[in-house]
Amino acid sequence: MRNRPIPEATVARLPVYLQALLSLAEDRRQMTVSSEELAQMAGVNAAKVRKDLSYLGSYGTRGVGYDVEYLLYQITRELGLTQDLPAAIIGLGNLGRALASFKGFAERGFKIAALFDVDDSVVGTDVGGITVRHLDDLKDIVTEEGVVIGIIATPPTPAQLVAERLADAGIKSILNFAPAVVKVPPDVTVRKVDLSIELQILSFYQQRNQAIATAREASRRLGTPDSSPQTRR
Amino acid sequence: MRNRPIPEATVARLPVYLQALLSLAEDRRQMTVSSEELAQMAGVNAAKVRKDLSYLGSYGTRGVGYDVEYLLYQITRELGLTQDLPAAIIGLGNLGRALASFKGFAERGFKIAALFDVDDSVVGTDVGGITVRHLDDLKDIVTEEGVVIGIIATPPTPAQLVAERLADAGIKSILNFAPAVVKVPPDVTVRKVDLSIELQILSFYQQRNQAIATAREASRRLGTPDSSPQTRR
DNA sequence: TAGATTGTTAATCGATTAACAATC
DNA sequence: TAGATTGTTAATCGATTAACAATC
Repeated sequence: MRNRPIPEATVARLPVYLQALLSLAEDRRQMTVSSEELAQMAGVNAAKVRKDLSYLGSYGTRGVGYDVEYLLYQITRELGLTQDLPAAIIGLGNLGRALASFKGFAERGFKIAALFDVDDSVVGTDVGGITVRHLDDLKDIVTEEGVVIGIIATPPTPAQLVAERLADAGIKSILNFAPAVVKVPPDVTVRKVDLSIELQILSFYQQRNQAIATAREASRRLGTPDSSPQTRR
Repeated sequence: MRNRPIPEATVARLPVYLQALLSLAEDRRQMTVSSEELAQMAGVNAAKVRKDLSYLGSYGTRGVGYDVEYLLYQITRELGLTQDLPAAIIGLGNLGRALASFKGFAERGFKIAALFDVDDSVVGTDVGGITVRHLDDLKDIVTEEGVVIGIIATPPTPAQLVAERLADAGIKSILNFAPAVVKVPPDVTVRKVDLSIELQILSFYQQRNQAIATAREASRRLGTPDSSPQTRR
């Protein structure tokens, strides 16, 4: 039953399963894992795990579970992590520098192949062993280095321009750290990572939780008026 | 029509509208904005904007649009950004330091109130003007400083322990940057930000786009076999 | 009044979940 | 064979979207 396109929600969870499987594979005791165990580790329910994995194929064994190594391989393959994807970072402020010197890329199927900025005091300098190039050279270097992923780490204003340059250079996958929405052609995929947005969403739930706790406290002091209306006499 | 709980998907978009409205408010030319304009800026469609905003109340004017300042205020209030929320960062490696020195918190309704680590060579040092405290002092300092948001910036292994300490200290909102799933009591909200996961999702779509492009190219060269099966003779 | 645009309805779509037959 | 666990079905739920009456 392959060839149904894998749902977006499933794709977003595959890396989480991968993370869990990697930690299982590390302590080589457990060769097999059930959907229930994997669900526990990934923080979802078992039905979801089975449904998600069924989109990849029938890689489990009834009565037994999933072979850890085999499933690991299948998810890795499905995610396209079997070769290192060359990525470029544009914008070398605090965040860009942090990303450029992040060692975890290689372990996860990525390699920083090029760095770009427009600031003359940054262009030509070395960051984490790579020379920063001028944004104007983007297209040439993307072609030379076979870059397929663009990471925007600029301030919000230039983000749109950078996205256009990336699209023009043939990049189809963009990770956008700039606090701005960028518009790209329909064949380009953009994922946005925005600290402010995450914090603001958290703030909303913080406020909601607070309100619930306050209401519960109030109803406790009044003797749960919802269920026993006689408290209001 | 208030008091329906606001859907999660809507909550996740409110900060994006906020971002757009802030940029409109800046150049004080446009006092009013239509759902269509706001949709353009936020990268969604107009129906979604109107539906989302309708959960907050009826703050628009038919035939006119939404008053920028007023809507800005209402979203800010809904997200609970009217007071600065005190946040604590746990783990002062590369990422923790980058977050601690990030100047954008204050502008966005947050304030870094405390920093924690367990490494003796880090505890006691000053990072961005705040003295790093030992994780064991978490509960006391959270109470003292009124911290309501915990930001986990540790390696994966200690992340679960830190989450438990945070929950124990009464924190109900956690932003998790560690590449690990943390389990918390049901009244605690966790949001996960994981660079590897984002990159891996991007890798999947990269691979899919590649496959589509290759297929298109092949069918172009063969004269679109799907629509004209006579190419296979 | 005519034109514009909201707020809401209802249809559609996609994701989640429980349940269970298949099968190791 | 009995017990365990997958893969899949079908019901349910939540999110998206088009359409349009309400109304500025």
